Amino acid sequence: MDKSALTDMLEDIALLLELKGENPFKARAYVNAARALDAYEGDLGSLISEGRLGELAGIGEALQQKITEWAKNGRLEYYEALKASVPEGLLALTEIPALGPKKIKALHEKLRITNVAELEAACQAHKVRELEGFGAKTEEKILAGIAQSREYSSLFRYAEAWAQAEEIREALRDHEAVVQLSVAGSLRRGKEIVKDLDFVASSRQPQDVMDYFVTLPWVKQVTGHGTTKSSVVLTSGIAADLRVVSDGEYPYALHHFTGSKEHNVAMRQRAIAQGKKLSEWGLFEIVPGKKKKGVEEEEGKRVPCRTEEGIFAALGLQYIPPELRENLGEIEAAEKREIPRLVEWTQLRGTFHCHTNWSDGKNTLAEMAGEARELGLEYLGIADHSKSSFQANGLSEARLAEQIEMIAKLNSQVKDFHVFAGSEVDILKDGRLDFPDDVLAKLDYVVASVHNVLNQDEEEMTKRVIRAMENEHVTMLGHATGRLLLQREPSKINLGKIIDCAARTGTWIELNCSTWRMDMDWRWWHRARDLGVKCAINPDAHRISHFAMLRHGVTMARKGWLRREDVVNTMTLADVKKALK
DNA sequence: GCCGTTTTCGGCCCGACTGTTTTCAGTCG
Repeated sequence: MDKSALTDMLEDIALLLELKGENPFKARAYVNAARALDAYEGDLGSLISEGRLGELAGIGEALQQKITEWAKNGRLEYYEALKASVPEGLLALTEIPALGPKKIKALHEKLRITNVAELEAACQAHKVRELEGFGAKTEEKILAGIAQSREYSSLFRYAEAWAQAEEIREALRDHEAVVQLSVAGSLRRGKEIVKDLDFVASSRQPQDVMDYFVTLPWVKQVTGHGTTKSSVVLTSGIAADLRVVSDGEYPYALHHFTGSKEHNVAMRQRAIAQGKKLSEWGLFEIVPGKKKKGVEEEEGKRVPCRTEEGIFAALGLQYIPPELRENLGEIEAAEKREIPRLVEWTQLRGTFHCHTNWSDGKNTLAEMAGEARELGLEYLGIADHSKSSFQANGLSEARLAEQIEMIAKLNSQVKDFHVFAGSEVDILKDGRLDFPDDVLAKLDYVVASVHNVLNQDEEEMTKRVIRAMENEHVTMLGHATGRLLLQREPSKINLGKIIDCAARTGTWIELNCSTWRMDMDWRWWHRARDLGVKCAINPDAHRISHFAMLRHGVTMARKGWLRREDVVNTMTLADVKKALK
């Protein structure tokens, strides 16, 4: 039973109905059903076969019948007919900002537009601005949206790339001819966005490994298939490269293909300055007398390094973790032996900023706490939305009070785990908070976040957030820029000033490690750290599976040069209690 | 299409913003 295939289909149906101009509430019913199925954690297969689907709120007779048909036949006639009645390319238009079902319908009916290419041409010919309800601005916005989605289409968010890389890595590891193996490239460096997956392996039978790689079940297309390098495109659309080298060459190849390019250039310059030459094939002593013209014959004996550590050591450097290899000061620091001991994900003892079904989360308070405890955490902060976040079912003062009470009750029942009662309070347009101070005072902690009016100018937004951070009840700032990776650009905000404010007021800054956010960006953390600003790694979990993101959050924190002592989640329960007093 | 009911019909989350209009529809979160 592929639940996500089912919910995807239901969501598609909703979109198609909207595009056809059907009753929007009918469309919403399909979305609601998809949500209900998504949230259901039991065995869906038996629920369907036993005819008990209707027990789920949001699924009535008609949907029960349709889902049952889909489960039985692997397809739904209603869906197929609906799809056939709408041009195939039309659905993709919903991805473009400023275009909703109504506008798409108009474009289709008035200009006979059926896909992105036709829409782009119509905008360029200024035909769109002439339609009623459209104008020059809309036309420009559509063109910009098309350009952006084109740019984004070959990029992937870290967590998604990581999950796929793990599958491939495990499959490759199982091959008997593979000796050493690692993910390399920007994924290994922990970049929040990656373009492709790189693997480096060592083997005595490279061809066998190559042949195996190009026939893995996730491979959609083979774009290169040689003895030492093969390239494929996976079914998800992401490209993957595998390099196979000898065991002796492995550390050099791993270092080279991990990059970054800038880091490698700096490393090679350093090698040259020391009379050596570094490449993907090895680190070599340059033998001056042996030079022949025109050909690279100056290299002499390879400096034997069994690991990456060995390569750094041979160049007089401390080991540089992959996350830091961006040529942003890591080589200088390694020379002075000042590479910090970076935080590790096993050092996390708890987290803050998680949601429950009291607002827009999928799991109950008890389920969230149970899962966190199961994962070995000692404490969990609950921070559901505040009342202004209508769309997220934000809590009123009264419901918040009720939740605080419920958390206290839960804590009284459990000994070796603690739940902190918090709130993700909206920062209103002018920087005021969504709850008055006396309400905030009753909470263990407060995450203050911007959720609406994201498009203020930099000065206004910066002032707004600083005003919120200056409130003594605000413990930390949530997702500082509001960016959604590959979907929404960050708000204009002066992070330098925000960091200064955090240092001044003792406000923590969140590293929101939701797949989509990774916000505040790793590029700012080194500076924040040096000013003594503390980091809270928060999954912004809306369901129990989201706790898995904590690990990736730590990768981003490492990329921001953060140590254990910079990350508040590494504190013991007792210390957190003290810090939140 | 679902749900609840003053039970077979009427409401379904709601407010802000944008770009279009000149009072509001569509989009978004």
